[in-house]
Amino acid sequence: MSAFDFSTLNPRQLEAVRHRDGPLLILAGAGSGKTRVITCRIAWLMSECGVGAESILAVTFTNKAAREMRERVEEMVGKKRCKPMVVATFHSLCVRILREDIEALGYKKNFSIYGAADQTRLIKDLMQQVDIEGRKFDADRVLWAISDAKNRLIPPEQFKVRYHDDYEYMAAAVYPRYQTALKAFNAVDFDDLIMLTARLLQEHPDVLEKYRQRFRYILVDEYQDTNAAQYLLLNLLAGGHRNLCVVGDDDQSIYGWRGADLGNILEFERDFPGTRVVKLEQNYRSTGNILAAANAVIRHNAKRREKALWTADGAGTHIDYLQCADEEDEARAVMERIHGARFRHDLAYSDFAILYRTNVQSRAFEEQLRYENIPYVLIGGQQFFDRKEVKDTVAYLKVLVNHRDEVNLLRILNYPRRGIGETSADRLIRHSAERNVPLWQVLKDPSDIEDLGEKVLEAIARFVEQMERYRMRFNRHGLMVETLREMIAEFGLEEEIYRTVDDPAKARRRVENVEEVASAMASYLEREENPSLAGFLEKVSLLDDDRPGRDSKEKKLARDAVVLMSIHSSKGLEFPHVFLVGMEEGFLPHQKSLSEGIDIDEERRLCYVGITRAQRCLTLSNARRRKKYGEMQARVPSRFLAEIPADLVNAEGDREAPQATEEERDQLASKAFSNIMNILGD
DNA sequence: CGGCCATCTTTTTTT
DNA sequence: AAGATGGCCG
Repeated sequence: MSAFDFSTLNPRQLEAVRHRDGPLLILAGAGSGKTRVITCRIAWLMSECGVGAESILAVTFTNKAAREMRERVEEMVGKKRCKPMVVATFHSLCVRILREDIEALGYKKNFSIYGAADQTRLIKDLMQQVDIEGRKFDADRVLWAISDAKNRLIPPEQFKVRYHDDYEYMAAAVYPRYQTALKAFNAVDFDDLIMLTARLLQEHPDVLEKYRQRFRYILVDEYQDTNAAQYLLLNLLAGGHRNLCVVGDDDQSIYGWRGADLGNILEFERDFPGTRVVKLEQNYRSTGNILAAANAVIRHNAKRREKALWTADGAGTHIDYLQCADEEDEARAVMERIHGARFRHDLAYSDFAILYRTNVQSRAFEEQLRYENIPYVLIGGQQFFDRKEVKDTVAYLKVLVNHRDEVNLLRILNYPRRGIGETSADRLIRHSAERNVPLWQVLKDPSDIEDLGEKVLEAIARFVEQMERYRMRFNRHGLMVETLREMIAEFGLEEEIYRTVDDPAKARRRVENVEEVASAMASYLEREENPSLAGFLEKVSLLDDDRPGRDSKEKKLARDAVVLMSIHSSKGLEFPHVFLVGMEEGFLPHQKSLSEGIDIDEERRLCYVGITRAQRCLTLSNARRRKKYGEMQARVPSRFLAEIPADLVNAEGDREAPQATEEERDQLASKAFSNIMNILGD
């Protein structure tokens, strides 16, 4: 007897769920119930095939997807039984493996994970060493070239300049130094997590064998988003038993810019001969009209596996199209729609999502939502990482865990300022480089460095003493939050904010953010069975939820509020009413893809992903003009709009005409004014 | 050494 | 328009 109900699965889904051994490719169109298929399949393996939970590895791209998947399997076969099962993102899986076995690669187990800010800082330092002429290079572009190489598994010594632009030459010069520095600092960046794990498994057969024994059934979600490094990793892990089940949709591949290789899913059968292929095309999410629009758009892409979504439900209402005067008008038009639809269909605010291509587009909508007193949540964006005060606090913790972490050590060395100025820091760094002694060692014994004043030496000694003290306190575990609060107080992190930020309201917000690091740690401690400072930092660096400064994505979505987010972060979600805004050339397709060549296909897939988020209603909109860099610019409607059959669309008359421009309004007003004056004069 | 003012750039998407 | 950077001055 089955422990759960198969009867609600359609024949295709059932086939996928009950595939036993060997490679399996599930081509799952948007809204075709793929998460259900994966979770049912795991449950089926466990309860019907006697596969132990410890043998199962499920890999996703986001923490949210991982959490959701685990919960749903737990519901089916029981929480306790699922415990040994590993459901993780690529990145957290790799951290797990590296924490255990990275020493084989010459790193230490307490390695730091460098995020974008750490990386940029390091790259900037290294660029200064390389380019003494002082030509200015954008560190992020150099970093991007290096990251791209890592995603393609190209080590520093094999990096070749392909496009012969300045940035590639710069990257070629910086990449080896960057990688050497990371290792010296006992740090890995995001791309290293994958690349180093792949290399570890490739170069150490004993380690590989261990994980092959362990993970006998591997399931991968969103396979179309895997890059070369992730591909190699999966091939290594599944190489023995070949029990690899991948689920994906080539039409929803939207991470090409991050190295995702569509070839991985398009050529899966070639890589794994004997693959069973299952196509899921029945859609359980959207109305017929929405699907027809989605199909019509994506049909224009050349390289794809043929599939067409269909639904057993009706056509539904027409797709709405709003042509607006400018961004403010667009925002107002969306508000009107929300008010109207909410009233007519008795919807909650959380039934509406506003999706856009770039995060800057959220602004006009935020303003309007606030003006109309409509609750909303903003998901994604980078605000959190840019919060200097959070990074400062975390930098202290990172150094406590890994004192070789020089990027963060330099960040806090004189912050808050303690009298170790730039000149002194330079002397310390030079000394460290000359003797090849880690900076932290130099700080512990700086007596033989010339030209360091008595005051500076005192400051250094005090700093070292404080750090050692807190390192010991954190190592004793227990009372971590209290320790952190005392640390923040002793180093004067909050005072420094009050001292440097003029606007008191702003200062208070920032101090709150620092305090939120402590409360994030508190919630981490509650949740975790074996908590540690290193574990907390891992959560923070891996963008896992419950990190400081923001609610989890789930928590935000649970609130009754209109949701604002980029199309990218909307993947995997669904909403009764979706507004796909900014349907203009330059946004969708994005300017970058227009000016840099022919890869319009990924933009079209993005459009497809946006459309297929909608369950009942879809509203498309664009503006005729838009403010950019403070200046008004004319805009052209997106070419993708023309790809949607006109009979599916209900276009509201051009909103341009009835909306007077500011100038016209002024003219009308002054005309009215003089009329009144004339009448009064009579 | 630190703070203030002027000039300059910015906008893709994120684990 | 706004935030970041860099130069200059106290």
